[in-house]
Amino acid sequence: MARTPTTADVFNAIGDEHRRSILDTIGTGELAVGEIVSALGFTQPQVSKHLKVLRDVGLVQCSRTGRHRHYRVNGAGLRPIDEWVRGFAALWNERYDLLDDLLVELQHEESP
Amino acid sequence: MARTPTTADVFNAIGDEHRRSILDTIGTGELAVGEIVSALGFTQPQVSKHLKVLRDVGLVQCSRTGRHRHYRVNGAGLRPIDEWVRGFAALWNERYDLLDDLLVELQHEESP
DNA sequence: GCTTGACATTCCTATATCGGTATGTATCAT
DNA sequence: ATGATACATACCGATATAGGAATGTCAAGC
Repeated sequence: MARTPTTADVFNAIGDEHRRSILDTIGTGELAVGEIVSALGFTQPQVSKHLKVLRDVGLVQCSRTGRHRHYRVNGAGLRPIDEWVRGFAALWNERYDLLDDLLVELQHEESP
Repeated sequence: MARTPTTADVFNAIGDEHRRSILDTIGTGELAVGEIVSALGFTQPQVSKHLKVLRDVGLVQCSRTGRHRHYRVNGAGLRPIDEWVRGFAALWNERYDLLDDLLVELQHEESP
């Protein structure tokens, strides 16, 4: 068989370095496509296609204003990755157990 | 041009679902290749090749015992992912600021 | 020695994906 | 209406990759 599909999978979406650059560039704010293009020096179709992948996996959200489209990062989409990685956190830092405890507390606070 | 290379990149190494399964299966212990094969039902070359990728990016370590090779997860290899994802943590949970504070404290404790 | 067992590696094929170029689609300005 | 701007999409070619099958390597047992 062939290579496994990557799109429609959050883990693979962030596997591409260009896509991570786009997310880093957007950061905590909102950016139009053209702003991302000029910030990173990628071509416009290249950015648009990566944004489509990120949209499909739910890592970015888009809002239209006139003929501009502003993208922002949907941090919740990264939670599956965070949770999976944190499953191994004990392997690189035993003190993370403290963080785990705090995490559990916070989660209980949020979902009463 | 063509598709960008994925191997030799931690982010892309965990993009493959099979590789994540292998890491999950090894967990916090040590497993021989044959044990992974029978646990997951993959073919032996398939597992060996995925393990090679994981070795190349430093996500697993191997120790030989007779003709067996035991693999264990090198959690430190996941730190880059954790750090990158945590950069967006504030976007999905503002309470994570508390965790960030604690993290900084812990890091200061470790590197005096 | 030879054989068996446990893995690694090589060769091969199919295909999903990436980037480039060109084109399509709206929206705004005149 | 015409043109320009902002972005999305379609089409194309190149290639890295995943999986399968076969083979290689090395240790242990006889």
